[in-house]
Amino acid sequence: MNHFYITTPIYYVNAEPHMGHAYTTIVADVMNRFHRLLGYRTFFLTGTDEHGDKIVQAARGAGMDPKSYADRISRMFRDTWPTLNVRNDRFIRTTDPEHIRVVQAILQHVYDAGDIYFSHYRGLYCVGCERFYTERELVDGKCPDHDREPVEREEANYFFRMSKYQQWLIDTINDQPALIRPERYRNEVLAFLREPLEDLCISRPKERLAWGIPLPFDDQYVTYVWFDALINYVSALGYPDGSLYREFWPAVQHTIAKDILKPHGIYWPTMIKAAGLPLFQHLNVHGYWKIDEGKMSKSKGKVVRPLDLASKYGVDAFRYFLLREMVFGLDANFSEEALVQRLNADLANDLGNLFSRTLAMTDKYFAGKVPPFTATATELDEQLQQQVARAAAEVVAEVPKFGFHKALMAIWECLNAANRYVDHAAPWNLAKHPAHQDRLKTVIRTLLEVNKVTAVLIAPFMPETAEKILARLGCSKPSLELRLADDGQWGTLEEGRAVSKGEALFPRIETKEPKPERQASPPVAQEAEGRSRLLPFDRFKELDLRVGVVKHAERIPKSKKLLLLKVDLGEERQVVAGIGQTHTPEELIGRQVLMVANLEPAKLMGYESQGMILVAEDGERLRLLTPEQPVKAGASVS
RNA sequence: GGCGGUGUAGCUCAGUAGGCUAGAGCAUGCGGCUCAUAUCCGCAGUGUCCGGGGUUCGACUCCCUGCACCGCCA
Repeated sequence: MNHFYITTPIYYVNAEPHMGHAYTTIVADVMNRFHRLLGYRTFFLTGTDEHGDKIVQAARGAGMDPKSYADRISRMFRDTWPTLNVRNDRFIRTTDPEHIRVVQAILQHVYDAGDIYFSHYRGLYCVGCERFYTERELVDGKCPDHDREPVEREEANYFFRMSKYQQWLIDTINDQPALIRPERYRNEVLAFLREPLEDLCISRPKERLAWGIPLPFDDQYVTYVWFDALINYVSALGYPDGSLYREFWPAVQHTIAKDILKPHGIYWPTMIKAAGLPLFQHLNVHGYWKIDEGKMSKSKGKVVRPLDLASKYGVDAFRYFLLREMVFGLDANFSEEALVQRLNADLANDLGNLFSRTLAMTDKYFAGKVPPFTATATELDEQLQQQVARAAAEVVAEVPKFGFHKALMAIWECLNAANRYVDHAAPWNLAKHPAHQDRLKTVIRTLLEVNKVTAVLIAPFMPETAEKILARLGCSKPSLELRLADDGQWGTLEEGRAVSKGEALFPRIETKEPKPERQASPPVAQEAEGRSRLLPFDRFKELDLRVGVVKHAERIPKSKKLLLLKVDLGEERQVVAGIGQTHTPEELIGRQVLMVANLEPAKLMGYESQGMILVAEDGERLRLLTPEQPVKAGASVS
């Protein structure tokens, strides 16, 4: 049986779970669920990283000891994942006794092999922080926390002979083009490696930092950061003798954000090599979410945190958004507005409505029972079935490469095709004539099958939704037990089985305030031959015409015709005017112009226009209207 | 200062391992259907594919260069 082992980084317990953590972990969950769907034996690991001076300080600040503090934050991470429908097999903590044992075993092994040595180094040390600073961390040569100059100090520490493995690593990355992916990050690592690699300091004296794992060969020192944290990937499997280790290593893929590329792309492989283990399969690196807080709703003056939106709009909608919106590897924008847009357009309108209309017709025409295929498949039917097969093939091709957005696009093309199919087959017409009963059965059955197969394809991304759909189609199954080879087969719905319509899968989120109702305009006399209408005087009086003075004018980038003006009408108005081909901004400033002052504001090229400048059209040319003598700004016109 | 990335439709972004009229979604306008969550289907658009040079029969795609923004390193 094929094996698949996926990891997230272990998260440092100096901060609460946020978007970045959530994305990495959800991605790993999707990969895990997808490989289970394909029938792999899988293992999914996440956890927390709990040693180091920052934790000691944070704990002190909270009036706690480091372990209690780490317990608390670690618990927050552990509790967050189930709420996002993440199903990890193991949650490791670097304070777990078996982790500590494995770290020490590997340190000893590497030490015995001669790749760890003892050495002195000099550096700038802040007595207040009890740590060394690099020059660039200092502000005006001073410690940023204590505002005092660090002292030069010498310290002895243990170093990992990383430089020894530089050429090996370069060769390995060159030999395995997809070892680090996407390619941009592979290139970045190779760029690092063009410079000589320094050895890695891996210890801290206990007198300075006691909150760590003691070195097995020197009890006056603890190991620092990397030999502690990175080793979790094997310690969680019970290295070296555990059955999980034998089963799942090296069928492992790591998932990280780009900020920890260097430790995972350089330190970790050289450590693995020094420890004598086989290398991981892939290091998968993703980008950042830029949070647009301007587009996050605010209630009670409090900014909504992205993770709160998972409970507000549903976990599956949240997961769908993250996976559909970000191209793995690139940065993406996150906002509540964009989430709601995806939810409405993709989930409510396309997916949810297709399911809803399918079940409604099954209800109406066949008393809610799955009908048989009774007519020979037409070209229309076959095309749709092929579209489903293509979607499945695309999902199988893309998800292993972390091409989630492409996989989802393929599924959605299939949903769109199904919606088109409904229109073309027009079941409501077939239902009118008994002669078309067989055809109607086949059409509805085809639609039910499409819903079923797409539900299975969606399961790794939106497990809850998949379960709901399948349950209502009468083939209920826990999402983790679905298998593409069986459950994803076409035509496997049970004939005569009752389906249940139920609530909407994704109710639309209403965002727009209802359009202001247009005043029903009173009938207006219309002259023959489409000439100007005659307007009652009352309506003319509704126009607020004024004289304005142009205070400022500039071209709107990327537009030939539009100028952005600031006009003094007694009050200042921003106006977008389409006179850029006949007038330059310079010649407009200071001019008096005639304006409609009570026009509904409109957005042009992204700029709000709060009025309209009047011009006379003389063929191609536009002439501004101006009072014969200057008048005061805002003077009314009648 | 060095390295890397990004710059494509009003907005958010795909895409092209060089080739006929450059794509999607949203937003906009018009039309159609009525099974459905006022949903769905069809049609209509708009782009100096950041600027400038070069290679080529041909560049949005390759090379050089400039600008803007972002990241990493020193």
